[in-house]
Amino acid sequence: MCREREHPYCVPGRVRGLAQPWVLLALAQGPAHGYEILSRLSEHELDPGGLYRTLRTMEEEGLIRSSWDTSGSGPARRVYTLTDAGWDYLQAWAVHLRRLRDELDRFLSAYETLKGGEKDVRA
Amino acid sequence: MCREREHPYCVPGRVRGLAQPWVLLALAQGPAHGYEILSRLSEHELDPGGLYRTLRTMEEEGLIRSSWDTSGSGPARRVYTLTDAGWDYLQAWAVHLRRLRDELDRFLSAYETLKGGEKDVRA
DNA sequence: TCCTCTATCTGACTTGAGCATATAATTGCC
DNA sequence: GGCAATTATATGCTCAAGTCAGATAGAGGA
Repeated sequence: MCREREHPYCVPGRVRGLAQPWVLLALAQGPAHGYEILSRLSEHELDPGGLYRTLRTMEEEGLIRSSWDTSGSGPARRVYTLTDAGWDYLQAWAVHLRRLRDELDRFLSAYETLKGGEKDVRA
Repeated sequence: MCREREHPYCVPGRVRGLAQPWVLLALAQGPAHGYEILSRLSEHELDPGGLYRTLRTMEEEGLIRSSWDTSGSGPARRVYTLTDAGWDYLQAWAVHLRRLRDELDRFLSAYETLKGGEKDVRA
C-alpha cells in the first residue's frame, strides 16, 4: 500500500489534473510570470518545470497569451495573461470543480457514516 | 483549449487519481466483485479495464483481498474484501480528501469573488 | 444457432506529474 | 574582479493513471 519512496509512511497518491485550474485562477487575479504564479500557488507546491510546461501547452490551446518583460531587474520574464477563452475555460472548470466538491462531500459523509457503524464490526 | 475528440464543446480535463478512494469506499460498504463495484460507482463512469487493473494493484499492495465465487449463475466472479490496511488507507484518503474539498471551496469562493467584480472589467 | 448480458482481462497509447538538471541575467559580498 | 545567491525559464527521463479498443468466456433466451 505504500509508495516505496515514502516508507514507512503511508500516504495516498496525489490527485492530478488540477494544475490548470489553479493556474487559471492565479492569472484571473492579474497577469503574472511563471515565477510569480509559483508563489501565488505556493500552497500547492507546484513543480517549476511542470508549471512552465503547463503554461506553454495552455498558450498553445489559446487559454493564455504571453509577452516578454525585460523592464525590471533580473532575467527576462515571460508574462502571461488570460484570454477570453481562458476565462470561459475557468468558468467551465468552476462548474466541474463544484461537482467534484459535492462528490467529495458525499464521499466524506458516507465514510463518516460507515466509520460510525464500524466500531461494532471491527472492534 | 478543446480536447479534439470533444469539439465543438470545451470540457475541462478530468481530475485523476481518485479511482482508489472510490473503490475503497465502495468496498467499505461490503465485499463485491469488479462488475458490482462498477455499478456501485456508476456515477463516476469508470473504465472497466482500468478498474480491474486498479483492483489487482490494490491487492498487490495489500489493501484488498480476493477470492473466486462460482456459486451464482454466469461466469465466475472475483470477490474483493477490504483488509485492515485497506481501512487504514481509506482513513488516510478521507483526511486527504477533506483537505482537497477545502481547497476546492477556497477556489470556488475566490472565483465567485472575481466573477462578481469582473463585470466592471470585462463587460 | 445466434444474440445479449454478465464478468474478467490485455495491449497500445496518452497525459500529467515528479525529479534532476541546465542555462542565464542580475545583485550583493569580499 | 571573482564568486555565490537569487530570480527566472526550460529540457530530459521516467512513472502512474487513465483512455480506448477488443479478447475471452459462461449462461440464458428467441
